[in-house]
Amino acid sequence: MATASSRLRRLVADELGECCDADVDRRLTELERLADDAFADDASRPVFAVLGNETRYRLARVLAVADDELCVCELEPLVDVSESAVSHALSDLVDAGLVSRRKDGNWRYYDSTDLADGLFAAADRGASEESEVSDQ
Amino acid sequence: MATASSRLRRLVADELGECCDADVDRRLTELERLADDAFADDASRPVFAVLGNETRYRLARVLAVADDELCVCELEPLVDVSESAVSHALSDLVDAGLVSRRKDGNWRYYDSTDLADGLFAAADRGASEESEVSDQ
DNA sequence: TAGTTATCTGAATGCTCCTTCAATCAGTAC
DNA sequence: GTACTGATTGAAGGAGCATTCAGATAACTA
Repeated sequence: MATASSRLRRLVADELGECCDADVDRRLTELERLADDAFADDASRPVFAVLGNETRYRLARVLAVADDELCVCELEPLVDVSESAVSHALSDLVDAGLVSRRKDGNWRYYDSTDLADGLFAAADRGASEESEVSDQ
Repeated sequence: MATASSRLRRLVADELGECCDADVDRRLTELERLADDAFADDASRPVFAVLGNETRYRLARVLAVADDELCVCELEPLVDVSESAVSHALSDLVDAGLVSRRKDGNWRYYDSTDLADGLFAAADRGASEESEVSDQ
């Protein structure tokens, strides 16, 4: 079997025509720096994971579309899971910074944050661009 | 136990001071329209789910940070999973429209799409705003 | 042709995590 | 105080998914 490093050496040789150890080392250094930059903040991955679940995604979407904040009892009929599941989902959304919570007596009001709005906008923008391409 | 509708009725009564059936019906109609708008395109949820996995997230991040396309053998050493897992992950990213694939002989080059770039930008923007708030 | 290379695909297992049930927590009304 | 309310929390079972191994594929080389 070919090791990862031997494969990288052949790749560099292919791209440069020929290659010496220094060329391979340089490429390796570039890749390490790249990884450092990319993994500098692993903090945003949980945000994506939270929105990957259908219940949480739907709740976040509704809150993003709504003009104002919504109560739990208004959100519950919009998703087909138990009251407890809704509460769990909303807590996860709050923890991820995608939703804000406000208490008023026995009622809890939730609203979407700028982070959620921005992510949905980016996702929708990407989706529309994709359909434009496929329409051509 | 309280039904969802009875709770909604009490909420409307609380907010309006008093309430009749028409008020509750109106609120219900608003909520249904809201749900229709929010769930119009469920297409972007898989995108978030794909980025929720650490291996796929890292690969997508590296490709987004890199100036140009990268080969599989360059990506493999950056994540701590098998060669097969990298291939699976890259396929999932391509299917989700987050990454593009180009064949050149035996080499496959991957690059991030505008969709991925936009999502990461939105996530990073949200994260920086959050830190600003907490810094105050 | 046969052999190698880089990468992909499919099946299976192990693990994560989503949902539910039950109990509990804060508020409110009496 | 007790009896309600809306909502949350914790534990547990089950469904789904990520990884791995094994084998396959397409392209290059001798």
